[in-house]
Amino acid sequence: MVKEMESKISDAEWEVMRVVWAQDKVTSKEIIDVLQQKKEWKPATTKTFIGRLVKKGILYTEEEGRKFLYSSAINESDFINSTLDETFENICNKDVGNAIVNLISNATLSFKDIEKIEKVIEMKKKEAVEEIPCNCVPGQCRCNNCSSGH
Amino acid sequence: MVKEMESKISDAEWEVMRVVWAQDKVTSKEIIDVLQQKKEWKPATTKTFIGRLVKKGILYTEEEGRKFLYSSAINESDFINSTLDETFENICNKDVGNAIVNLISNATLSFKDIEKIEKVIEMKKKEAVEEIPCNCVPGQCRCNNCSSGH
DNA sequence: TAAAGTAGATTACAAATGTAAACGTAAAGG
DNA sequence: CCTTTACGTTTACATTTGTAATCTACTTTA
Repeated sequence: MVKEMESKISDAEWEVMRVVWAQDKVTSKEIIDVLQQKKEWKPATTKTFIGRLVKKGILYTEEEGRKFLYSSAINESDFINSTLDETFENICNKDVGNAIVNLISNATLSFKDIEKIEKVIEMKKKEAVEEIPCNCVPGQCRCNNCSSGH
Repeated sequence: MVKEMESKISDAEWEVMRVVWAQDKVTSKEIIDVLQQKKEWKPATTKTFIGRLVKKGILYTEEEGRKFLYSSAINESDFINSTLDETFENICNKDVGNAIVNLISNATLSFKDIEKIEKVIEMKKKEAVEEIPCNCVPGQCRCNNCSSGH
C-alpha cells in the first residue's frame, strides 16, 4: 500500500519510462533508438521527454564519462499501481467491478497471474457487500443503479 | 467489445460526466451545485467544462424552455472501459496481472462483482500462458523479468 | 588541426487543460 | 417597467503536453 506518489506523468513520458524500466540503466541513445522505432519519434522529441522526466525527478542521471546513464527513480510497480488507483478515483464506485471484469477479459494473463487474482478474490469475498452505492453525487444518490438512492 | 471511442476527456471533464451519468438528465445548475460542494469549483469553472463537453459532442443538450437539459451522448460503461483499455496500453504486458491484483485488492466489490470476476477468470484459464513477455522494448526484451529476453 | 558527429540544454510553438471573470440576454420579482 | 438573477457564451491566462529545431561543447575522425 504505497502512499503518495502523485507524480503524474504524461502518456509520452510513460513511453520513455517503459524503456528505462525494461532495461535498468540506459543511455539516451538507447531510449531514442527504441522510441524512434516504436513510436516514430524524432530524436529531439524523445530528448525533450527525457529532459522533462529528469526535471521532475523521475529519472536519475549518473554521469558515465561524457554521457549520462538514466535510471528510474521510482519503482515501476508502485508507479503503475498508484497511477491506476488515481484513474479509478474517476470511476464511480458502482462501476469498479465491471471495469475490472472488462480489464481481465482483455488481458493476457499467465497462470501465475490467475492464481494471484484467485487469491485476492478469495480474500475479497469476506468483505464483499450487497450493493455498492454510486458516489458521484455526494449525499444524494439518484443514480439509476442504486436502489438505495435518494 | 466497443471499438473506437477515442474521445479522451480530461479529469475535470470526467467529474462533470459522473454527475450527468448518475442522474440521466440534469440542468447546469445541478451540475454546478454538486461540483461546488464536491470539488469546490467556482460556478464559472464548471460552466467551462460543461461547454467543452458540449463542444466535443459528449454532452447532449435539449432545450427545456429557457434552459438546457444535459445528458450524456456516450454510454458510461463503454466509456469507462475504453478509457481503461487505453490506460492499460501504457502498461507493460508483464505487469498487467499484478496491476489487476492491486486494483481488486483496493476495490470495494459486491457479491455480484465477485461472481462475475470469478467467471471471467474461469474463462481466462483456458488461454493462460506460462510467461508474458515484456513489450516495452520491441524486438529485444532485456527486461529483468523476462527469462525469454535477448 | 579542421570537419563532422554526439549529447545534453535551450528555445519554440500549438493544442489541451485547469481555473475563472466578464458579457449578453431573457426571465422573474418588486 | 426596471432591476436583479440566472444561464449560456466569450474571453483570459497560466501550465502541461506533444512535437521538434537549434545551439553549444566535446570528441572522434579525416
